[in-house]
Amino acid sequence: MRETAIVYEKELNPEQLAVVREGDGPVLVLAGAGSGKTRTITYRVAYLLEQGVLPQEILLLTFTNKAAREMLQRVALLLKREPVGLWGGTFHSVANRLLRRYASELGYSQNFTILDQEDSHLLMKVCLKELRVDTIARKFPSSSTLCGLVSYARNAQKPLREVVEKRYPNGRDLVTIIERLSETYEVHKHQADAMDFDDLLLNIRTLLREFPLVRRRLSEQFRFILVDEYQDTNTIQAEIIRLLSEAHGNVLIVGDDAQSIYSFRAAQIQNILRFPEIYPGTKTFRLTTNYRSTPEILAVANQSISHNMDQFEKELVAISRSLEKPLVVPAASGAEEARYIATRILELVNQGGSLSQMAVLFRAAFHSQALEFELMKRDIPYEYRGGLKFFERAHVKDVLAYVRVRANPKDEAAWLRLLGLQSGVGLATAQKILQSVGQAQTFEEVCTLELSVGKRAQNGWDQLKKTLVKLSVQLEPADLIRTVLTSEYRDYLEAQYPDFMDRLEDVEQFALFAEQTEDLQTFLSEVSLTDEYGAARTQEASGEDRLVLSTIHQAKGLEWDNVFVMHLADGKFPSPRATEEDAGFEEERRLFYVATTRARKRLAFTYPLTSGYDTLILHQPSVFLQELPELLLEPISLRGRTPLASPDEPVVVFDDLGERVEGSAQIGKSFLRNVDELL
DNA sequence: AGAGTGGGCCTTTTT
DNA sequence: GGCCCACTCT
Repeated sequence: MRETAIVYEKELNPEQLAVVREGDGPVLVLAGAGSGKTRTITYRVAYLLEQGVLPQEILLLTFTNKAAREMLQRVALLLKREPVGLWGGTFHSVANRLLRRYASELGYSQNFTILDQEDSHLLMKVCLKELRVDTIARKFPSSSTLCGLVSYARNAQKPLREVVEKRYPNGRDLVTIIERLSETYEVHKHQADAMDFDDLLLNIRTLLREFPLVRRRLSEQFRFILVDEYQDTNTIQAEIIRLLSEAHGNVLIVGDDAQSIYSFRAAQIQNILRFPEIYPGTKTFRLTTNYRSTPEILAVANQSISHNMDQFEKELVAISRSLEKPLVVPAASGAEEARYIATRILELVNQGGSLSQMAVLFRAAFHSQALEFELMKRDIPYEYRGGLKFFERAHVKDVLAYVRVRANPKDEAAWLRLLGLQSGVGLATAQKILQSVGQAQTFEEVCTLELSVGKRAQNGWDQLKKTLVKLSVQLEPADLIRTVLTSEYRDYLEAQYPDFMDRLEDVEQFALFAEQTEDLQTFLSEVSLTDEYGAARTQEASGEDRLVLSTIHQAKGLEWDNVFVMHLADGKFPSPRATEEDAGFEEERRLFYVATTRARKRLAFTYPLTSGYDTLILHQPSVFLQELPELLLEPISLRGRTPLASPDEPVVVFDDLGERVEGSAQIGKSFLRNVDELL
């Protein structure tokens, strides 16, 4: 241990040092953006280990796999050895590990399946059929809307009725049937020996609540609990922490209420705001020195967030030197906005900047479309975060479905997917087949099933069965995947997709990934709970310098030298749908804050003045730009003149009839040419 | 009745 | 690009 010799006083500032040294008991660390939050946690973990705490006594909870990996890596770097045995991961992945141990107590097998969102939707569809809900006569919420409502109710621990009334007012008189759907959905999950993401959290809480011995054992094991991004915890997660810390109260939470952006999945900002009340004797520390951004960028962030009422007062102090004010760039259209960003990026590259040190952030995933066109046109390599993840791509999930039924023949969602792939088999036939499949106890039994289905479906089922028989003699994930690759599924892929070579390649990659794990169960858990594989793979494969495109949500915790925040127009950001929610507006502002504080050196806000296809919509700049003092920003005109639409001036234009139009009015398309004159 | 197909529609954020 | 719907075909 001596050769590691971490000199804490030298490597940490006094604020951080205090947390590391005095972090026993309940501790609240309010860590502003870029204040060395990760650094502080990792040093705290290293410190504990140096003090003789065993790795398996430390539980480190994060929200993303990325954050977990990064922290563990940094701890390893500090200590110059792997902290083997340390429990680190997302709430969901840690819950999964524990539940595998105790599944039988809760009425699941140790092999329970984890359902992702798509699986949940599929099951919900079946429930709709089963209850013969007439989805056509009256417009009924879609299965994904239903899943959203059910999930929110469970995470927020509110009655479903209340949630439906609030978030889906049209469905008020449908409450009873929605409640029945929710119950049916639960039944299906149980029969399938499956848990969805919410079940992982709810079940671990049940385990801790109702099994005092288990609670005691775990609480005594995890003597030191550290939680990152605590502002994003929901009621259930907060309770899990409380139960786990029962024996000792050593809970160190780190968070920034200004960056709480997950209320849509029932995060409770009150968890962090009221932490000191719930844990008497809480020591509170504040990290307010910002090591990331220039004073100009921080000035904007501080100004913006000060408009929020519900928060701990704080102001970030910059230590970087002055550079330049954030730019505000209005563009005539989404296409011009994209052109500007691409051009500016090339300029920065010419000045020696590297693409991987640049990011374009946006509110909603689909906002990036126009930009992607432009980037492709100009051969600017980019990496898209926030789209479909590797494990969510259709073909990967198809192949996975074969593997899943092999592991758990009761996995209804996987069966539905597989059967649906066969030509001649739709939801109705699939359900019929499932009735027989459901009788089987083992996978081998399924393979011997003699089924007579409809004439058209017969061939599909026979084909599938052949493959199932082949799979039945194998157990290793990679073998299973390669077997599928030589089955009727390959023909399906080839027939279905023009780009089937790429997709085959993906599946081959998938098999390579699977080779790392021999145990089927571990493999499936990893696939369900890991997000990163795709991104990691593309970077690894090319080693190429790539621009990053990301939703703001996914950018949290990351930083770049140059950041562009696009689509900062009224009606797009803040998202109109979000501002309908109770505290939605302030949360949108926090999102803006998160975006702003990602930038180290240069920041640009861009927005289109118009959008739409058949009708043209005029946009004001986003409120979040308008409410900032003019002198904090540098307006840029794409026409070499001061733009009419500087942030504090309304857009003033005239429509076809010469009528004056202000703000986000809709006007006819013939107006397009005039917009150009505006700039 | 149920499967398949073509076209019109919209798109918040995620483990 | 994905999802749902309406229409057509078996």
